[in-house]
Amino acid sequence: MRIGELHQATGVAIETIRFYEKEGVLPAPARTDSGYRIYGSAHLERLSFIRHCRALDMPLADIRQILNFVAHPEADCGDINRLIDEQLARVRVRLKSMRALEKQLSQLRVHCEAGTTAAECGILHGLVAAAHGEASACHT
Amino acid sequence: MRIGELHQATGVAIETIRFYEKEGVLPAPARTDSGYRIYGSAHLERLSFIRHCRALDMPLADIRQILNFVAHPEADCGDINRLIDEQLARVRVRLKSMRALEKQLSQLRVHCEAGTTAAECGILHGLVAAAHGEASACHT
DNA sequence: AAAAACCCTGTAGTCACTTCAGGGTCAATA
DNA sequence: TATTGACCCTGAAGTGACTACAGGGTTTTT
Repeated sequence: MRIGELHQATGVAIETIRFYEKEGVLPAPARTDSGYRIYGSAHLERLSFIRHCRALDMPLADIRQILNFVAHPEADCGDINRLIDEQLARVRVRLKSMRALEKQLSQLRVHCEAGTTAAECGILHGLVAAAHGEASACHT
Repeated sequence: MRIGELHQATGVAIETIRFYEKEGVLPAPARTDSGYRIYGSAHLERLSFIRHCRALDMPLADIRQILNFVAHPEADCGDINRLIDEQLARVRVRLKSMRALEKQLSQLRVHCEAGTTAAECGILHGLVAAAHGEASACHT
């Protein structure tokens, strides 16, 4: 399978596939005489794995570490444990602030259903007020 | 107020304050004879505003645009409206995927309470299995 | 007077890509 | 057969929003 087909099969951009190879998370595949990369099903699986981890927002460094564990099955599981815990903690923090964020934004949004010019825009007033509790137009 | 005091007052790192000036979102302040930046209350307000927008995860480019609206209050409010809507849409998408993510991670976590070596680690098995499931039904 | 704390500029590094410049290769068509 | 167009290659640079560092000068405190 050539790189374009791997892209079709996974939805991962061609440049990203090459980037993963350069970064050492996807093994370098065989090449044709003309230098085209030729991938097998193992590459497809590995790439799916990487993308799944990335979808969990894991840094590539962590993914590299996990792949090391996969390659050395005698290693202690506790380190993977710790990695996942850290990731989970990160996600929960971001989830919390993102919920607050959505609330604020939708509140702002309500302020500007009928506004016409920026001077009377409820969103602007809302933003400025939230920033400092005062609604005054400043200059660049 | 010198840059260190502005940092104390806002919690924004000194390098970040200088960075905002370079990026044109925070106006260049006056200088002492020796070249130290001297800020006034308008700068503090503006910086708070920027940080509030950044807390809403707005790109600096959008913030620059909003600041333009603030400087030109006769402009149409619809554009700000659109900016906020876009931001809200972005946040909602990320919020949704992040909720799914938290669920997956905590499920993975359960698998590895008693595991000892990577070979029998439930987390690894879970990750690999999840990647398999996505290999066919992929979307980035 | 000297140490400590503060400030300056400019550059480079981070992360996970994305884009670009400048090519070479391959299958199908005119 | 020539050539178009789709595909592929490398290496370098750009993105966003900072963060860190090197190598200085200034102000405050002891």
